[in-house]
Amino acid sequence: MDVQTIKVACSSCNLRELCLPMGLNADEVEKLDSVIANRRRIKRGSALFNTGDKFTSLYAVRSGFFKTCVTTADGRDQVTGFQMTGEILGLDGIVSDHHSCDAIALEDAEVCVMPFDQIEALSREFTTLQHHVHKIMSREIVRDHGVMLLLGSMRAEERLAAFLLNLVKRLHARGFSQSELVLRMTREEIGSYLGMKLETVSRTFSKFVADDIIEVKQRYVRIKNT
Amino acid sequence: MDVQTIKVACSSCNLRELCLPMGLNADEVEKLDSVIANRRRIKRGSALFNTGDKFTSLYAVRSGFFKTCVTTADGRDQVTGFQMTGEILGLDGIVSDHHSCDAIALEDAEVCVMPFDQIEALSREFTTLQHHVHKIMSREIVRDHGVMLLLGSMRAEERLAAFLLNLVKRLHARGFSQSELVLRMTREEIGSYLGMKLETVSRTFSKFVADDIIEVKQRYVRIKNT
DNA sequence: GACACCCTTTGATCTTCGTCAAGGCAAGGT
DNA sequence: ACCTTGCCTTGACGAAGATCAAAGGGTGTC
Repeated sequence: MDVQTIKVACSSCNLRELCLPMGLNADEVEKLDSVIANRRRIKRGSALFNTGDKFTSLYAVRSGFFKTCVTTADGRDQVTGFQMTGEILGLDGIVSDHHSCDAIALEDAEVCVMPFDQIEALSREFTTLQHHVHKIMSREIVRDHGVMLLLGSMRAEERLAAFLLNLVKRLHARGFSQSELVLRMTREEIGSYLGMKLETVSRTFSKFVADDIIEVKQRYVRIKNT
Repeated sequence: MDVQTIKVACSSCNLRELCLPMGLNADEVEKLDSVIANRRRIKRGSALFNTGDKFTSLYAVRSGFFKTCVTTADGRDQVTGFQMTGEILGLDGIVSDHHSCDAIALEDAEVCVMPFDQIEALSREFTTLQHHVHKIMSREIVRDHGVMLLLGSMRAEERLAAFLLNLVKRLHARGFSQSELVLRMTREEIGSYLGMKLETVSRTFSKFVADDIIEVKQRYVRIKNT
């Protein structure tokens, strides 16, 4: 049993400044409450949705950590992103009414389920919400362009450094340290995201340690001299 | 003088099945006409917009061919996409009100200028248009994920092959041959998009010719045995 | 507490692609 | 017709990262 529904309200959620309600006034957030039908729990390792699943809703990560990945016909796959609290999953499904990637929980997680037709209805009513939805999609596009830049023109060390700095920045925005983090993903998943093999990821970590740039103990990483 | 305004109407445009009006009924398309304020001509080599420019409008390519590219602080850049007739440019600008990439015409081009606030206003009125705008953004996200897959997990030959097949497919949807094409971009631009050096692009073309998979004469390419 | 499993590290070797360099082809201007 | 310019091709060499292989370390389970 990895699905559980709990009644939930944006208005009392401590993530509302990071999440969909960002920038909405109290009145609008209250309306949004009625859209966020419920929450859903996802166990570590299982999927929020898979490629081919019917698209119905966007999901806001309430707790936990996800990866999204696409798969080729011949079985190779590519991690396209890691999502943490407050971030939105499922935008890939809008275009064809079916999801085009898998969203896998990297640790036990909870998401708010936001039926997309209701989001659309409500955003016809509230300009603020409409614009915010557009911004969220645009942000994803810009983020993706950044990943392309990383994959297309950086070397292994630069990729891993950019990755770590990005992660720590996002964690810091959520109240965590700006120099320490605990990775929720394996070296292989990092490698897939960064377009390199797990051995190369490991070696690059080791090199950073040798250069005294970071401290690493398994999944724990501390960035020095920030 | 690379800017010129011409009154224009979607309703009489032969691209409307590929472009923003796709799926709208006659009534809705007529409304859309009032939004498409004007067209703008862009000379080969010049920019429709640059990184940092204020975002005001989306652009639909009416004729010609564009590339979009992002640039790092240290001057390296990465082509993030090529856009042909009917495709939409400018989605990157929504999130921050400023463009985050350059859009450069690879040949003399013409675009329809669609002020975004008017698009938003109209899509609050027409569910069809609203949903269509969402689809366009979602499509871009899915496309970007495909590029990540390509950059992260394919080898040079696979990348170039995927690139050529994608181009020819899009051209075919516009009524061109499904086996012949004329490239509008240099080897270097292809390389930037595919995360490889121009010499590697050239060598890979040569290898495909040696393997009798394609015929190449400068920018002209014919794909054999399709 | 012991075992099993998965993840990670590290070494040795090989492959792919990048780099550097030279030359050729096509288009356009003088 | 010649020269310039930009783009493309090809070769030789080198470096970055992939692959193959082995072993060590944590974590969870029984």
